[in-house]
Amino acid sequence: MLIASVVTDVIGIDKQFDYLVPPGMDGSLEVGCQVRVDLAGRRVGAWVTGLRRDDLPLGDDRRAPGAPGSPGSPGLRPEPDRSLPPGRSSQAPTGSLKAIAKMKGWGPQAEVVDLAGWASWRWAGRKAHFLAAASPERAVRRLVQPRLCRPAPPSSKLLPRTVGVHVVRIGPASDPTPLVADAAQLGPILVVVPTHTRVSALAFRLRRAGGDVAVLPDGWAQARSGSAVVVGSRGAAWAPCPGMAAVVVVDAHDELYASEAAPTWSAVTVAVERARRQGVPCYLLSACPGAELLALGPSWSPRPDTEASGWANLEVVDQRAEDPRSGLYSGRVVELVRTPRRVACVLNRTGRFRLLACANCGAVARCEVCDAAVSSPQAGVLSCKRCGESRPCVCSYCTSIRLSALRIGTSRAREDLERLSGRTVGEVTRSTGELPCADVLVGTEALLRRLDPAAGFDVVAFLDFDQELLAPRVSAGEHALALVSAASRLVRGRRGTVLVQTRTPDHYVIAAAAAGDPGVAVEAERELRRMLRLPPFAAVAVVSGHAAPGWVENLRSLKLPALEIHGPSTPGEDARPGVRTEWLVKAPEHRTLCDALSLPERPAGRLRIAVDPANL
DNA sequence: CGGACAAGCTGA
DNA sequence: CAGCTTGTCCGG
Repeated sequence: MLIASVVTDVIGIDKQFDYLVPPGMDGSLEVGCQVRVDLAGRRVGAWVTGLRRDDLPLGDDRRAPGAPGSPGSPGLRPEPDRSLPPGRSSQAPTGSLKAIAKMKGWGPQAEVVDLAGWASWRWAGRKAHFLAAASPERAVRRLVQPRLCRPAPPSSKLLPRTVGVHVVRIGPASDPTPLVADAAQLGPILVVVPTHTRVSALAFRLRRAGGDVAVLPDGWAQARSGSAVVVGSRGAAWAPCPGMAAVVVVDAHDELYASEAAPTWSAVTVAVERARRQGVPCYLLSACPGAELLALGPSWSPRPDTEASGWANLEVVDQRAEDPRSGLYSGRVVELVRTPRRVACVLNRTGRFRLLACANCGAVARCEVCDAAVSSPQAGVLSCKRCGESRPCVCSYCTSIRLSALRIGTSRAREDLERLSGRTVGEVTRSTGELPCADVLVGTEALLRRLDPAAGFDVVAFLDFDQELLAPRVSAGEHALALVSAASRLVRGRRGTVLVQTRTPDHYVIAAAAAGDPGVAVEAERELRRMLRLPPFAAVAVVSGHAAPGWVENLRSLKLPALEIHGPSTPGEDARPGVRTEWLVKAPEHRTLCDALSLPERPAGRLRIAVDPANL
């Protein structure tokens, strides 16, 4: 009699259950398959996480015979089963088992099911979260013909063939296609790319080179059946790739790889672990690898001679030397937008006015309900982003109606630039639908993601680069450098110009960008992280939510010597009163941290554990 | 998660 | 003590 262990897709039932496999199903059912089962009077979806004959002794025999696996290499933590309280068996008496109600379709490969178990430990999340990420959007009932035709190789070998993580430095304007094609010569490969637009672009080029490419999420069935290249955005780190021979992460420094919602898994970390378990090379491509990436493996450049030329010419405008009345638009910016060149201006603030002060008494305009600084999305109105309150544009202290803009947003910048340039200016933010057709654009960071190098822009100007450089986050410097890298890609390296307006022109990030050498910045970043004891020099988790106080108390009472627990703290002015109290848990490395996080008894209620949150 | 059931509260 | 709310437990 065949018995299947399953994990349900109901978040909140974080347990394994055993079911009988009905006789008609036992030929087709595999570990990873999606099924429906009856549980406590309702029918729920589930994944098969293990299969065994009931006459065999207990144990983990979920792996199909002969399937590739990780024979406990050094440093590998045996996969813990967080779904069960320690010491209690998952077995129910065989006689009382129900049968699986229905077969839904194909699911993740057995090794990805194991990987999901590891991820639930690594990010203190629930298995179902990760299994869902590894599953097709719609049920896949049957597989198709494998298509294993490799793309044509580049003229010379570009990547090292050795197993392990390789941080591959390439210029920001370099096309990753030849490197991906080179990796594909090893066998089927998994490729992760930050945005969907760039996924399509890469897939197009690989197909033109004769390769069979499955594009996630639509191509899940093709990927599961077998494809020479499986490519997709963040979620593709979980995609099926039978016979996987290498993993490639394009622009591995990109913040889009980190999931903001808990569990805060990172596609880069998943890719690295997946390659390690499979015993295949993992190539992390980046123009500006930061301290965390560089800690993952040796870094190296396939074309050191052309790396720097991928960075645009950097023009630094020292705002301290400008007429203060010129505001965000230095003489040089005005000059550039008046030429027929195509210019993209970046200002990372949406709306019209983001911070206003009374021209009469100097008071900053605040919300009368919750006291946060208010903005002015349209003329004559002040509105609060935090509580949604709006009121007319009048100073609450001296009733003056003259308010001056301390910080303007992209809407106002668009009007200003149109006036200064005499040309049509388009605005691009995250919520912009179709890209406006104009030779001068102003927008947030979304502008850099949305535009394609083929759009032919000559200049990218960062109107307030200090906002990026001096942002109150540990990764501010790395993020700022990544922005210059993205801008360099857009203007096609040395063929274009990136201009930054700043009051800190001696900042090491600017020096690194000017030299086209991210290494200049990395040492400073490493020192900062070492000093603050942050990743990669430590592992951290931020704990919050209704059940957090009790849970942290339980964690404290375990008195684990390697663990540091800070808090409770209520961060900054953004905190609504009484909400989002946080605790910070620190350990020397992830293994200690994640082991500790799985120990305390979980009180009822919401508990958010963010391991390695992106916005520290 | 959501149903079952037990324990606690209320009003007559 | 019926009728209701609130809390805890458990599912194969």
